[in-house]
Amino acid sequence: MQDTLSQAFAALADPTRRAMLVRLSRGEANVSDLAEPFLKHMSLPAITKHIQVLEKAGFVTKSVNAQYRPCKINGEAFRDVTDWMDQYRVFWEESFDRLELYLKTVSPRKKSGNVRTKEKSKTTTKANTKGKGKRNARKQE
Amino acid sequence: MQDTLSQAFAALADPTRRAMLVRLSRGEANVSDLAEPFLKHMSLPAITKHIQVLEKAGFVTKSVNAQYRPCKINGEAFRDVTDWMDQYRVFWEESFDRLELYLKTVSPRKKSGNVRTKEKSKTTTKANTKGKGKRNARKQE
DNA sequence: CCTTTAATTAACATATTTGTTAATTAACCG
DNA sequence: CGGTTAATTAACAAATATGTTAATTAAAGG
Repeated sequence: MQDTLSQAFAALADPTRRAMLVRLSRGEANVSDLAEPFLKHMSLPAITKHIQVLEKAGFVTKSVNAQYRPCKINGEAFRDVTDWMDQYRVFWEESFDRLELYLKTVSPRKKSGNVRTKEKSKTTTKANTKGKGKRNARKQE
Repeated sequence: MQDTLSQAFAALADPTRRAMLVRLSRGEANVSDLAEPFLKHMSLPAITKHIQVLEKAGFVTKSVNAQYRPCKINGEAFRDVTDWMDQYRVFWEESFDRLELYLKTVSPRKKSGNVRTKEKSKTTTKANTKGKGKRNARKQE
């Protein structure tokens, strides 16, 4: 694993680390705070390693406060990943739009004639994300 | 690696596989088409395995056409990943807003008094994403 | 000072990933 | 039919990831 993006995705490919990020998104936390939910299942050194993976991927920064190591989420790091993902947004929105189109043929409401241009797909995108967004319940860990 | 999301992230944590998805986002392709850019660096069985990883993660579907195996990108699969990422969007947009705020203090244009409420951050968010979006050039592979 | 608390490092075991080469399957085509 | 093309499977090697326990560092604090 060399490139930044691969490192980022790899860091996210672990439920423990993702849970840590969820925790950190609610505020700073020491290593032991982050460890707490997992100590029944794994050792502290394992936790340390997970945090190090997140650090190397840039998602987390760690500082020093006496014997504590407060960890903070680093928003910047998510941007590269999100930007990469964004180029595929059109694909799953496309399939959603197809469903939407189909539903219109079943119970029509307005005129349909929406043949899906690059323009249209881009602009509907945001509306879907915010508006109908979270269409199907997901645990979101 | 068991859970779907981990499988998805892990699948994306490899530049070869990401390049394949980029290729597939431009249209269907046989295994040998997908292999072509990499055959100098790796063997065909390696390619097959990469595609299998993408398949198991749901990003790609493969069908049968004579001795060919046309591969297609599956937009749906990106939704889970994007949805998960979305909960962190606010973090990198927040840091962007902070920069924006700072820039205003350097060369003021309007009144500033914007102390960053959850509300404000949400609404500026989309504008940033689309408007100033792709602020810094990125290779986007 | 000595013990406790917080966290890391070292050394190691095991599992998974990623790649290789050789063999195999299966359809096409002359 | 027999050879070629497309792709996969098998068997294996090496690298990386993930976890363990034991030892270590370092600050806090009675």
